[in-house]
Amino acid sequence: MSTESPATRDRILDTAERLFGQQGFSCTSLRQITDEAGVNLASVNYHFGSKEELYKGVLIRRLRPINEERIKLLTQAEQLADEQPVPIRSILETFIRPLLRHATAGSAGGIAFLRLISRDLTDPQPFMTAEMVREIDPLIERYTKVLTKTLPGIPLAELFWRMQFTVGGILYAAAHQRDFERISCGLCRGDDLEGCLRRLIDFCTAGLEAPLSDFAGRLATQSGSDAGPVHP
Amino acid sequence: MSTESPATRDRILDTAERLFGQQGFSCTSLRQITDEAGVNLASVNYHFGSKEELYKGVLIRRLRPINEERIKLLTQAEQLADEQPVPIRSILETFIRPLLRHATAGSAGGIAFLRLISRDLTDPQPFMTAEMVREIDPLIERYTKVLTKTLPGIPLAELFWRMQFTVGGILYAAAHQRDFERISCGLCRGDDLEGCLRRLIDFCTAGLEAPLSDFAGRLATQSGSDAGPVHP
DNA sequence: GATCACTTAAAACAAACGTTTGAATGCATT
DNA sequence: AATGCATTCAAACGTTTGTTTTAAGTGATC
Repeated sequence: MSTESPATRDRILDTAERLFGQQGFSCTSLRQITDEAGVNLASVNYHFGSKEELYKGVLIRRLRPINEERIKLLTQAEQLADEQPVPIRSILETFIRPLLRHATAGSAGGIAFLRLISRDLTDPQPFMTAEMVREIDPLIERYTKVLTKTLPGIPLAELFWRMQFTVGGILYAAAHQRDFERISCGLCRGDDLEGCLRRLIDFCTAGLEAPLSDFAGRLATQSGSDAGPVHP
Repeated sequence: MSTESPATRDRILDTAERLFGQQGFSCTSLRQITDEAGVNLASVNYHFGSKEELYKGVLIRRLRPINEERIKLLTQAEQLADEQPVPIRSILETFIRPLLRHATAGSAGGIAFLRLISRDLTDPQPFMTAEMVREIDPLIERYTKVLTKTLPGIPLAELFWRMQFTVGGILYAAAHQRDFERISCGLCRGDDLEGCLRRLIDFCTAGLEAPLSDFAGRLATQSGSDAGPVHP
């Protein structure tokens, strides 16, 4: 059983990943996928059952190894820290690097996957959320715990917010990396993975360990330009 | 001319905003919009010409006043600073507050609009990008200039990246504000606009003015836990 | 009261969608 | 050579989609 005819199945997965990433789930038709993959229309339903199951397959195929590597790296970092708090930079790197690495390695659909995962988290497909929560919830728990230890001064609620901002920045950057080149008039290279990683870590580290502001009415009106720490 | 029968047109706009925000452009059918709005199906094409034009109308209706207010507040902040650099916190507030304010004021579709704009920037509709670029490009230019003056130590390319991270964090937070309550087990309130604004500003301020890291090979391998500034 | 522009109404249009069907194909095992 | 099984294929299914058409209604102006 399952000797060797994954050619069709894999071609479908690769093509679907690319097209779902470029156009989204509902804007991509099975006919377009099968045409570009060079396979028969019915083979999707044969191998995956439905379009939605195909979508799940595409997402899980990449997401699971990414999250497994995150946990692995985080565990390593904790062991290396030896009961001491793990530096934020290390925590962030265990979170971001597997995403960027897996997504850009392997078949050409990698960069498309970044858009896909970004899209699905920004705008979840109803039939996907259950699967997604099951995949991500353990991660949230682990990262919350290790971050709490590293940032004991930040209240938990505050930390949750900042983790969300972090994820938002990461996803947006990952999905639009290629576009930055146009927006910045060539200043930002679209394929500079290490550069993107470093900048994300710089930015999010500062954001996560930012001092709590005393917000005594400063934001109450639209004046909002008095006080506040200014860079030197 | 144009005496008073905006009832149908406006009901379409409001309902479309809500449904586009909840389900996205392609998952929302005209029939669903017209049914829930209590108007005839053909009236959409009569008033707007096509589904795509309706979408543009929904987006522009909110986005234009938001961006006008951003420019207005930014100009005020510059005048108040009087040739001095405008504090980052003020810059950020001129950018974020109009979005959150307009989006949650007025008709109930406000919160849906946040999801809508977030979705369209994360995952642009092809027919919309031209309109969007025209709407946003002047903003990028203005904010780039004022940020460059406030953060002279940050290279322009670095600044572009950080602006993207900022936008990503803002959009993600705006779109998921309501979900945070569930994720954080009630710790984060979904309707706390001022709180969200303050936290966003705290986070992004720190990120924007973060010191440049010396990245001498630190990120080359997956070890990645040596060196790096740790919080005190 | 007739004329006009504007708006709504119901019905039909062709096109595209995801899915299903049943026959044809290839290939290992009997 | 014949059987059994997994896979591929072309064709068709019933819906739903955005859009168009044609007719009916509405209210101000002459």
